[in-house]
Amino acid sequence: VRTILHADLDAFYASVEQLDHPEYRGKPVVVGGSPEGRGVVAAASYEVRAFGVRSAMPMSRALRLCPDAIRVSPRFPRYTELSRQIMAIFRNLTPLVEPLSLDEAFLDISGWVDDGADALGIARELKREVMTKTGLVVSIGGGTSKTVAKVASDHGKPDGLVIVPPGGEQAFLAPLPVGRLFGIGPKSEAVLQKAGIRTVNDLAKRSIRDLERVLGSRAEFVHAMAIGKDDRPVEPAQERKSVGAETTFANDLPDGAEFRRELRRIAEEVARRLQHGHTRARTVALKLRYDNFTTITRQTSVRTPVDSAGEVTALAVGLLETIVTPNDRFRLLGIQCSKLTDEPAVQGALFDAADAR
DNA sequence: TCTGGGGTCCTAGGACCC
DNA sequence: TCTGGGGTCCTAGGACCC
Repeated sequence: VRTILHADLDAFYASVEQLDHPEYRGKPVVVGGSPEGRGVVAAASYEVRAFGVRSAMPMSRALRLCPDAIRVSPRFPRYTELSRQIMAIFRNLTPLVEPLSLDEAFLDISGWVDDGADALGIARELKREVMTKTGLVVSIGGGTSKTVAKVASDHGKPDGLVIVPPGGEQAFLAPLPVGRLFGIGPKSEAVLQKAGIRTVNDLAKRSIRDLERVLGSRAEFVHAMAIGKDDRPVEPAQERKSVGAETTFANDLPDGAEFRRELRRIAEEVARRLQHGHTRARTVALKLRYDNFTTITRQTSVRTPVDSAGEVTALAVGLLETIVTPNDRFRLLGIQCSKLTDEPAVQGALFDAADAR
């Protein structure tokens, strides 16, 4: 039987701001873009959550709920730096660390537990070390699978520490609403509700055949999760499959000089990151969101992978010109590169690059 | 109330090949 | 004149996660 921990920093970006700015401590802090720039909340301190402010909420609404909130623009380089420190603490315990984002990771500590260590003691020590070395609070959940560990860390927040003993999985999960399971979002929750399924226990009681009508091919996996079965391994090395950048404009923009400058800027950003990762892309996608919020993507693939701003811009402009009409106004513009490869560009590159221009 | 930005994975339809 | 089936690749859209 495995022992997996899920570690999750509490209100990460907001906590970092309170750490670096002592005057923000104990105060309502929201991290995110400005309301004028149509920003949303990326992180909310516990003080501001008391006002009903939540992640992903429009900043304009957050500031209406809590007019005294301190709004801070995100500082991703700083969050990345602290994330590296925290992941290093985890890796010092075991190489089996799978980061899910800057502030979250799974750790497989089965080896330590087999040798007689107890999960609770290890988790306490990790929490203490993260606090001592970074000043940040991490919540930890533990159990025999990723599902149980993740739900457990969420369960104890803030400053949580919940270890579910082997055999206790189903009892722990049963009373929870289905939306707490990984992969069950608002849409799935709504269709499950319609089928009379509200809790994880309701899920566990249904047959897979039954669930297939509602969840399609995901039924088997979701049912297994609900009864505490989940043998997905902790996988330390995850390779990136796409690189993209996008911008929402403060004001809707028609295609024109300013729009093309933004397109070039986004292409430069994507190209910079491709080059930094020593990778090239065979597919380039253009993403557009109209003023009415409908979103479309158009993609194209080339034989010879690209990694320069010029090539990416040319491909994106080619896509843009097949769809844009003079009356269109856009709120968002983005570029995604996929089909990544580390093949160097050779020979035929000359053709594709010439075609693109 | 007016909706970010970084990603992953899945599905469905069509082109194309044998 | 009408027309199979399997496989692969590509594109577009959407659900979901933090």
